[in-house]
Amino acid sequence: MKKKMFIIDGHSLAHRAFHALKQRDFRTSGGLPTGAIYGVVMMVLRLIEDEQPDYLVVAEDVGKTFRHEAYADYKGTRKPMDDDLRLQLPYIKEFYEQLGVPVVGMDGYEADDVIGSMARQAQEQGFQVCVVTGDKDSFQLVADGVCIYYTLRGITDLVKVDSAYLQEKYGLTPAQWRDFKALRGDPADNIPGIPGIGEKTASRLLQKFNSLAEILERVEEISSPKVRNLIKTHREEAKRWADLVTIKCDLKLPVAPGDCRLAESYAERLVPFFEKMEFKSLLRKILPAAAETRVEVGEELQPEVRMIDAEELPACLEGNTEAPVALQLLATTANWEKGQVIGLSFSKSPTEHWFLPLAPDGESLPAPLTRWLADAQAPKVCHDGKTQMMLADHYQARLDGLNFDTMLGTYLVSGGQGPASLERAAAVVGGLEIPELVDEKGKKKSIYSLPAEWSSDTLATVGGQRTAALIKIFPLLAERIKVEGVADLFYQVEMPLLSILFAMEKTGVKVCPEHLHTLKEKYTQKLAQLETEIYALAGEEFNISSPKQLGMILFERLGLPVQKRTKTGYSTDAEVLEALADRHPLVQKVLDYRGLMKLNSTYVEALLNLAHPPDYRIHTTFNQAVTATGRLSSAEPNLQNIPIRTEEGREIRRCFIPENRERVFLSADYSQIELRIMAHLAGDKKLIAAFHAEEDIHRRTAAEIFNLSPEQVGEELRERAKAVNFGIIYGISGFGLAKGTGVTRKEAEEFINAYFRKYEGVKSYLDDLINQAREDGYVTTIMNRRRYLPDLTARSFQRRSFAERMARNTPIQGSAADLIKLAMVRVYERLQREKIPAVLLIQVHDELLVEVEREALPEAAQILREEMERAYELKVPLRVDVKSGENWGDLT
DNA sequence: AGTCTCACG
DNA sequence: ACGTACGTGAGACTC
Repeated sequence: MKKKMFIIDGHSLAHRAFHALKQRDFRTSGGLPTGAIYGVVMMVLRLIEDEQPDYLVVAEDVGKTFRHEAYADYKGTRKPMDDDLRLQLPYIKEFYEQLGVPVVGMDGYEADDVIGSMARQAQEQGFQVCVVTGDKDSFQLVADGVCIYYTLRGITDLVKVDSAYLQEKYGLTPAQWRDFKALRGDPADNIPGIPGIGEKTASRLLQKFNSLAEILERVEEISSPKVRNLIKTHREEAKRWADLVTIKCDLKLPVAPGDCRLAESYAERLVPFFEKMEFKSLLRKILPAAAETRVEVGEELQPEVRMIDAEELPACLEGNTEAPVALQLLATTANWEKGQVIGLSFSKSPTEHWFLPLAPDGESLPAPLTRWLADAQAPKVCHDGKTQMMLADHYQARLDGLNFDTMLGTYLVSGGQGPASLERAAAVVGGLEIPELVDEKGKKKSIYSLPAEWSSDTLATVGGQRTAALIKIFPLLAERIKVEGVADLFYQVEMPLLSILFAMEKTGVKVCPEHLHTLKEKYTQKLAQLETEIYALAGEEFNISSPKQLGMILFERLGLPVQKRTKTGYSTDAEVLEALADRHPLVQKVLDYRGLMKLNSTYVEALLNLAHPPDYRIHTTFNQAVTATGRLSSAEPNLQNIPIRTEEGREIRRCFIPENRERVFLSADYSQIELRIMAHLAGDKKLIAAFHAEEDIHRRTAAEIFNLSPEQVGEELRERAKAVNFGIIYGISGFGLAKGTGVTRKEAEEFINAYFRKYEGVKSYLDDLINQAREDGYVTTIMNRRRYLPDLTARSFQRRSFAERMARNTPIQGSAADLIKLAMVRVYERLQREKIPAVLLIQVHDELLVEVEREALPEAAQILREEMERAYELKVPLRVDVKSGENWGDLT
């Protein structure tokens, strides 16, 4: 992939911005005009969003140039710059500086020459170069790997100029552009050209003679006597103009293309600038959570931390009953296998900080510490309390009284924008900068992977920075949570869920090692056999798991037709292989090999590596603050993607078993939860009625879109309708549906149209949703969870469409996530209250898996159904299917 | 570190 | 005309 570099013509952009926004009269409260600044900011940010350049640089003019020397009247017709614009130029420059983009100007030269030289260098170094300008002179720079984004009107209209465009629009090559201008002239630069020769004649001449030099040489061949005379009379002038308008591409620039790398975190660096300019809407768009509750920017954290020992702890934490204490455990390792705590940081107030160092190989924690940690009456605030509960658990200690987790708070107010890290929370919510943790080799470290050799003093500092930030930001975060209307979601759902997830992770789920070993042998043997057969069919040995090598075999050695390509070469995914399966016996074997390889390495071997005696229970980690929609995710291992769709895969699910013969698995899954939620959100009468009548929803949809009665719907039509329903949830497109169902795109589009005609409520809901979201910049779920989607206004069709599909899907997927989370809290509390011998094990988005004593099965099943179905009142009933069995693969 | 592929809802 | 289904995590390969 070529590195992409954008070169901006600074003055050209500023002028465009100024004139485009002149009427609006943007000013700060201090009276500074900001229209041009705002325009430039918008144009540049959009450019970055839409085009994703890797490198960015701005070229500027600096005073008089060699062209003025050569031609006193150069640009002589230009009116002096408007004062209002002149005032804004320094701020535009500041914007580029804050953005981290170099601004390059050369004494005696114009921005054009800087651009030309930079473009030349970058092109030679293999960059893909795009020049953004409103100056047509630059068209002469167009080449292989160099194009121009020419600004039309306003601040958003850009047209991409490459040699095809020049050919089509003017019938010229890039090299002819310079001569074209010399002949025709340019009023903007006060270059007269050759009087009497306009655009038409100039372009005709160049097409015939190729260049100005040749025109002058073969002037007698010009058919029109009038034109011939004009050229003859003005030949010296023509040469002069051509020289003058030639852009220099050989300047020695102070900045090399490689110096113009665009930083990843450009957005956050702009906050102070936007505040100064009072760009409120931009602040909200870039840093939704930062807009209102930020304090000061970049305040350094230098807490005074007192080193204490365990005996001093009670005295320090005296009176910790109302106001919470911020807590951070520091560790060298933190996972379910092993956890090694080397110290704890505490902040009681923004000015009181302590650090308690611990011996790395200690077996237990000091008694006063254990007591305080477990004290539910001692309120605490943590960032990612669940990980710290796990760490405490390695020392047989319990963490209770956690009443505010800033990771979950940050997750809610970030609305799917960026990680819910403490560093980011501190910066965005509190304007505080927590320095990055780096070891001697410059490697990034987390607070849970600290080098064992770090001194207590160092640990006290890094821990203190974190708890100091915590104690400062949590009230701001709490306020923000209240304002955004997510207090219920936070305090009633996410916070209680944290402890429930911890309990689920700690319980773990048992796997049957014997069964896994059997599978491993079976798969390994079968894989070896397939391997031999594939080599024989291919006529050579190669790495079947390498898409690159497989591609060579299939498409070059065997000459099979290429179906689709990836960025780097041939695609060999299942879709491609299935299309080729009939054409060569090797292909099906590769498919089988891939399938078995996946099952064996991703599941069988991975699970065996994690299952240890004596209990063979494996412990996942549920991430509560990573997905953009509000779902959980599961990692190390991921227990949310254990196979089930194929019989072979299901065999792996059968390896998950209850602790002993007295217990069974109980699973409860929501039936059609996403479609039910859509019916509710859309308020569509027909869909709601169908769910009230407990109809088979795919059959009903088929009946509607194919104009049949439900009884007339066959299996095939039902499957198609099912795909349409899926499509609606995913944000629908004819192409996507066609791919999902195998019908033509046209047919798919007809299905969608038919669907929207029959379910008008859905249609108008989706339309309104997008309009509202575009205005707000975000979408919400039934519990007010937000996802910001700034791309809804992107100029790029692709990016905008993507954002629109997210906007349609997120309220559905996210509301389903809200519902099952709420249900988990209810189920957990009820099982506790009624002392049912049952524990939650796993959540898989619409399913809960529980392990229960056999004799309590009926009660547990009843509780699951009731609490899940009653979790939230929708306009349609919620339905839950409850099953039980001896393993996760055989549930009835 | 990034790409490709594929498992799940 | 653009080029697509939504949301995840993990293993193997490649550079």
